[in-house]
Amino acid sequence: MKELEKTYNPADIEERLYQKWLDSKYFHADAKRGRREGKKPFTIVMPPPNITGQLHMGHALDNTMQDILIRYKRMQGYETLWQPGTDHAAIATEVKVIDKLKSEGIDKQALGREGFLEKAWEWKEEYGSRIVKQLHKLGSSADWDRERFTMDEGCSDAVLEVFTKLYEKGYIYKGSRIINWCPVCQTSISDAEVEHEEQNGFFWHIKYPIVGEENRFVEIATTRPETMLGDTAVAVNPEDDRYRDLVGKMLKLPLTDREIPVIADEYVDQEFGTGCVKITPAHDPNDFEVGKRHGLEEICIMNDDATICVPGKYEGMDRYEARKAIVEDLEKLGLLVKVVPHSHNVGTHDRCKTTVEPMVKPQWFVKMDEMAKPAIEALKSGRLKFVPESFGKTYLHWLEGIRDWCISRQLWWGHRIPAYYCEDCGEMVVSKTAPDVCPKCKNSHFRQDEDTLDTWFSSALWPFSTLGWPEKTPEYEYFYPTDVLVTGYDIIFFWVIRMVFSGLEQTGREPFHTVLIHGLVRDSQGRKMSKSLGNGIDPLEVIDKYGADALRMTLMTGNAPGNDMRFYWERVEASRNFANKVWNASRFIMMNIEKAPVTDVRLEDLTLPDRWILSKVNTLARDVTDNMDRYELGIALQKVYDFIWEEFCDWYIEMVKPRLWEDENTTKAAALWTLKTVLIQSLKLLHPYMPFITEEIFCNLQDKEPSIMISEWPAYKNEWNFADEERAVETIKEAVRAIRGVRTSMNVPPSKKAKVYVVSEDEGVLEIFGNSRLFFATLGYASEVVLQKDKSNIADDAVSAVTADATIYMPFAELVDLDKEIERLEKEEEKLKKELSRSKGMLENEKFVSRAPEAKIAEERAKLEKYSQMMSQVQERLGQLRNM
RNA sequence: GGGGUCUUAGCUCAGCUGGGAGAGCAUCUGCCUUACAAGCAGAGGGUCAUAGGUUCGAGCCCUAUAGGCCCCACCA
Repeated sequence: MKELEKTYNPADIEERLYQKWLDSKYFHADAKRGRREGKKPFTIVMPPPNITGQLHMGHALDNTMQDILIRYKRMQGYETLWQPGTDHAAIATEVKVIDKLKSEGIDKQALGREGFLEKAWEWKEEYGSRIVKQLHKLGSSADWDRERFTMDEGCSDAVLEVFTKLYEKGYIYKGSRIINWCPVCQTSISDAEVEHEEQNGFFWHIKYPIVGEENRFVEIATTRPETMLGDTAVAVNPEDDRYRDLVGKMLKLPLTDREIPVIADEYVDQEFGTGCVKITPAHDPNDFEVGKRHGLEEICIMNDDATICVPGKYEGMDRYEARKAIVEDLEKLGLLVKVVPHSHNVGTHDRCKTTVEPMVKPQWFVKMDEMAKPAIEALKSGRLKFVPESFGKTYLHWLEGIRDWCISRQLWWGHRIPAYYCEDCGEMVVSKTAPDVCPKCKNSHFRQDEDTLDTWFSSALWPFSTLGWPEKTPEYEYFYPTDVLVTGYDIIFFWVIRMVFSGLEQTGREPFHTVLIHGLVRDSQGRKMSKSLGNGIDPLEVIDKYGADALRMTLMTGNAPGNDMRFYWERVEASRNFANKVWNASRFIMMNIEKAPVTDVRLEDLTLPDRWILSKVNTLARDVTDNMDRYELGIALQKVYDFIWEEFCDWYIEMVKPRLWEDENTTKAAALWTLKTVLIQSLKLLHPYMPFITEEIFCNLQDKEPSIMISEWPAYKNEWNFADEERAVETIKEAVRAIRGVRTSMNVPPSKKAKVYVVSEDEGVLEIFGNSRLFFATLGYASEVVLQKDKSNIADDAVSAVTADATIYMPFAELVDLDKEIERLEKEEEKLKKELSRSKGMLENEKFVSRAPEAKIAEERAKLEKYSQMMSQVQERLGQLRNM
């Protein structure tokens, strides 16, 4: 055993202990070992951080929660696998690499696909492990030996397997559909990547002349006038009497030489706008549908960078430039009726905030309707559940309205789509590798599809691709399905849902049974931490200043599933203070053990407070385990905190001190044994939250076990249940609190000891005080403790305190302030009056007595009796004082 | 437009299946008591948003209202 420093210094131990854990392979999960030893598996897959990422508070929270669950289960004897890895993050990385190249004066296109990918891999090698190293600092006990990458060989194989299977099944198809196009990133994006944001814009009312009718027009209203270049019809509602005669007529499309028909379609809302809608099938999702119904032509009016491609005046203009020019021209022609301010929702790309342009392009899609069904069923049947449950509704709502998933991206960094086109006849073949000959024309020249897959396509497979699927590896067989998925509510749509339907489709099983959702870590003002605001707090800075344990504790205290939290440095300090408290309590215990080594003690040899605290820590273990099993991690931590600080430090250690001071005390051995035992139990319960400090103390405290992280989780022991002793110590504590209260209110300093009389007619109560004399005297600042059945021999002017079981008297040498004493007792009387009337009220309520459960009524009767007794004591004492 | 969620002590938040309102920080009063002043002992502070309802009993369940936040959505 080694002497501990006076204050806890996390920097001294964290790195050393983490290295020890790594060297000892404690994080390593082994399917064979698990099988051989008959252990149950417990698996969590880590949401793979982007290789572009740096550790932020969100990661810190997410990974702390996972680490807590993993460490807990590991101690419970499960073969635990925390599967780590990183995500290639297609577009995010591609953008970073392009930027880096740009700074070196290199152009992506000039470099070419192969050259670019080489640079991207270099980038990955250089920065990809940065965030992993940062996760080490947190204390994450993930199985780093199994670290994976979404673009490594295995994961890429899984992608090919899934893509080809889904294609054969008809669940993946290529088609020209209207998709969301980002003109800046120059790629398609999925619906989930579009953020709607309310923007203030205008409603331009424009007249389209009716062909063959002089001075007759149709007035339409639009928020995007530039799209008129692609109009192929104007639609009205078939029920709209105003325009019934127009249907079938032709309109002259201004600024062009085209004529377009007026059609009738129910999509049009008569109440909205003018009731006439210009239809641009190539640039609006609704119009696209209308166009399909009416066989309208789709005229694409924009290039990939959102400049106009229609030949003529506007060609080459940016979409907003064109808008301005077109409005001006319409006005000149007298066709602009009015401009009305109008706020509407605009879709933007979540990554670059560019306004998305709907475009018709050939893209690859995953057909969702069939695959959504089992995913919905998984939740409804209870095989999949969210914590908190309310997020299940979000999940269902999204799945029930799901549309096909656009998975192709016009990027280079990612999994390239395994579709091959015959150079001669154009035949398309989908296959894991390039085909040898064309099945149609027997030629052998192919080019592969240029597009890559949405980054979420590969992360959707993460729970099984990392375990070796599609091979039936021992890891896959043993660890899959995984158990809990821990993530923020912000990626339920992107990731959780896609993992569920992919898992069900590919493996026939839900990839996990529970999704534990956490909220966002915000700044102290409740704002989202962001780079642009510069209000982010770097977790590494917190670790440097206060230690990983303090950071972890800060993130977990008072944290309820799904709720956002705010970050305060004050809270980190509070956590650090707790760590220091644990450290010093341990130091105290170790100092005493040093002087007199701990020997084995029989439970019969334990004294009252020993049994009390043992019983308390026993119940604590049960409660904490219950809370952990229900994912109530914040509550579990609160209970451990309260126990250690209040019960163990403030009460038990104080109770035990006098026994340790007396060399000849026969119960010293019992005290030392209890101190050590309860400390070890507490450390174990705390370990998942604060792994470093608990390990350091554990290893200094004993030398039988090499590490707390592989020690056994405290289970409830029947032989440690001492209900009578718990009640007895509560009696003493109440008396001590009463004495302290009275002394404070009378301004008696602790240094001034007093003789304490305990008066009770109950012999059992007197016996409890008799057994507790030693520590009761210390805690109650008593020079002497006298027990008696009545108040004979007690000075009339003694100060008194009434508790449920006894009345305490303290004669002070000086005259006490009589009025103050009366005032204090009157306050007490008032309190009791309230309690009595509440209790009486309930018991006099016939309905309560007849309908409430028996136990509740008995409980209330006992209270009534207790308060009545206290009341009579208080009143008796008051009468006495008033007569003086 | 639909859905979700929140409103609890000065501040930030807990509160499990309904059974006498909790923590941290802040405030006030004493204490350097041989583990810890990053500490110890006390104290003050809440009509649990509002109005109804269910119940013997509601912070918790139901309905409505007000306000805040979030998500989804194709009204041009």
